[in-house]
Amino acid sequence: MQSRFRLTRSEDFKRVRRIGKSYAHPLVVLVAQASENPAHSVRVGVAAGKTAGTAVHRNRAKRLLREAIRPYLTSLASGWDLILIARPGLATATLADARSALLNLLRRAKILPADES
RNA sequence: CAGGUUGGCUGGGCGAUCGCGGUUCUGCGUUGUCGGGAUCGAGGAAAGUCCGCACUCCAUAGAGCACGGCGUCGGAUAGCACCCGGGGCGGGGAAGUCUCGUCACUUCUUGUGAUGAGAAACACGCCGAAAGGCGUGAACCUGCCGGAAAAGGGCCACAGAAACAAACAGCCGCUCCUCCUGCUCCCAUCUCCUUUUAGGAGAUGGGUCGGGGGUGAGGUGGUGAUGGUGAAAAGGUGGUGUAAGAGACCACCGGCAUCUGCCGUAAUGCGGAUGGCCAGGUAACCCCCGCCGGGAGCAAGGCCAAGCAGGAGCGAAAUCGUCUGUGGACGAUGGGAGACUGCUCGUCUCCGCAUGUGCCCUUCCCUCUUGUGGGAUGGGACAGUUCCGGGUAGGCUGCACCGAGCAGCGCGGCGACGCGCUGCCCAGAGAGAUGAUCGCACAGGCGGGCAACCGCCGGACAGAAUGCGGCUUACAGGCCAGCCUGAGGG
RNA sequence: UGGGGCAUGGUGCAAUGGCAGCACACCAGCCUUUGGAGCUGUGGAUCUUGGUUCGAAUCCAGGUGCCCCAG
Repeated sequence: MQSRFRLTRSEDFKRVRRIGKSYAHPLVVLVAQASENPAHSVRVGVAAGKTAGTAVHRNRAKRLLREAIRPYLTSLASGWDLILIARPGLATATLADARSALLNLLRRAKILPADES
C-alpha cells in the first residue's frame, strides 16, 4: 500500500475510532469517517488487537487486509478515513474470504458502489 | 542387524506475475504524494526476561554493620549462579506382569481409570535345607555440592518410655521391713534304744539369735537399647566378659580424627600407622565463615521546533587569638552540610562546595583633585542552582554501526575456546516493511488398490525494534555421528 | 524496558512444614398450600512440572496465566 493511502497519525486514529461509524463482520470490523479534507484521497489504517492472537497471527491478519483492499484503493470514493480491525478468525482465513468480507462491509458503508465488483 | 541413548546440523526448494520497506544510481518541455534500474530484506529460538556485559546519564575520598547474591576442583571468557572438563554424594536406567473382587466412565467389549487381595517376578555373586535375605549392576540422563551439622539456636506432627538429654518401665547388686520355707540351736511332750545318778536317736509343737533361699514393698547404686513405635532409636556380625550389662575387651567389616606414602595442577582417589567410639536428621530453617555487590535504564541520553504559569529555598564566607606587607595566612573552639540505598562511626572535606575580589539602596567612618575611591553595617535584585508545579507526545540523533562482526580453510586444545590466513560489509521500521496467486518437483498424512499407481489434504514452533554472550521454554519432519547392550557372519 | 505482587471448591477469603477450613452459592431433605426465609446434611479445590524434606498449599528452581506501578 502506497503511503498516500495510509492512515498513520495517532490523532487520526483516535478521531476515527471516536466519532466514526462502524460496520461489523465475523472476520473484520470497518470504522469509517469522512475526512477533514474532502479532496484528500481515501486513507486506510489496519489494526489487530491481542484478541487476534500472537504476533504472527496479528501480522498475517493485517497483511491479508492490506492485500484485500489494495485493488480498490483508486476506485473508492475520496475523502474517507477507514480503519480495519482484525477479528480472531482472520489469521486462518484465505485471501478470498477476507476480500468478500471487505466488499460486503464497503457496500454497506456505501463507500464502494454496489455495481462494482 | 535389532534395541536403548546422546550430540550436532537443517528448519521446505525452484520458477513466473502482482505488491511492500531500506540503501544507492538515474530520467524529465511536466520536479511530482512522479517514473525506471540495481541490490539487500526475520530466527534457532527473533519468545520468556532468569543472569552477565557493552553503551548512556546521575552520584562518588573511607571503614564497619545491615541487606542482597554466590559458595566442590581446575579451565575458558571482555564478563557471567547456569559454559567446558574433572571429583564426590544421591535418583533414574532397573524389574514393567498376571488373576480375582469393588467402583466410575464407556465406543457395549471386557476397553480405560481408580482401589483392594492373591500369585509370579531382570542379570550376576554370596548366605541358606527351603522360604527367603544381602550386595553389585553398562552406556547415558538427571539433581545437589562451604561450615564432613564436633560454635549456638529452632524444628522433628502422629505413634512411641524416650526425638538427643535425661527420665520412666525393665534387669542386677547392696541395705531395711514384712511374710513364707527349710537348716543349726533352745524348750516342752511322746516313742524307741542303751553302756542306765544319765546319754543318744526319732516324731510333733513352739521360740527366736545367726546364716541360706524365695515373694512383696521401700531406699540406694549400677546398667544402657530390653521397651517394636517411627522416616529416624546412638556403629554391624560373632565371641570374651560381667551381679547385670555395655566397644569394657577381642576378631572381621564400616565410618571419623591426626600423622603420613603414591598418582594427580587441584578437588579427590588408592594405601599405611596411631587414636578412639564421643558425633541422629534438617543450613533449598535461622545462623557461622569466605568472596562479590553504587543507582537508573535507548521511553537511557543529546539537539531543534512548538507550547505553558509560575512558585519556594539557597544565593555566601561563624567566633576568638597570633602574625602581617592590611591583600591575607595560621591555630583553637562551637555549629552546620556532605561522604551516595538502611544504620553507625573514629576520621576526613568544606564553610560553600558550581557561581560575582560583580550590581542597586540605607546608615556610619576615612580619604579628598567636593567628582570619587576604600572600609564597616543592614536590606534587595539579577545570573546560577535545587525542589515543587505547569506544558509538549512533533522532527533529527542515539540507530543500523569495522564490530567481544559474519563465512570458509588450516593449526592448537578431550572440550568450552583460542590463534592465523582469505573473503565479505550483511535487515532495520515508528500504526510498525517479507504477503498473495499459479506452476513444477521433493518430504508427510488419509482413502482406494495385491502391486505399479490414482485422488484428496497440506507444511512444526513461531515475527527483529539499541546491540552482544549464556540460560530457560516451544518445535513437524529430515540428515549425520558417537556410546552401550544383544544376536549373526568374516 | 524496568520493578512489585498474586494464583486454594462456582465466588470471596483463611491455614507455625504435620488431618486443607470459613462464609455465600449449588444439590438433597425438613418446614410451608406454594415460593422466599429458616433448619439439617452431602459433594466439590491447593495453577503446572521437578527438587529439598520422614512429610510441601507453605521452602527452592523452571514454566503458565493474571494484576499493579514507573518513565
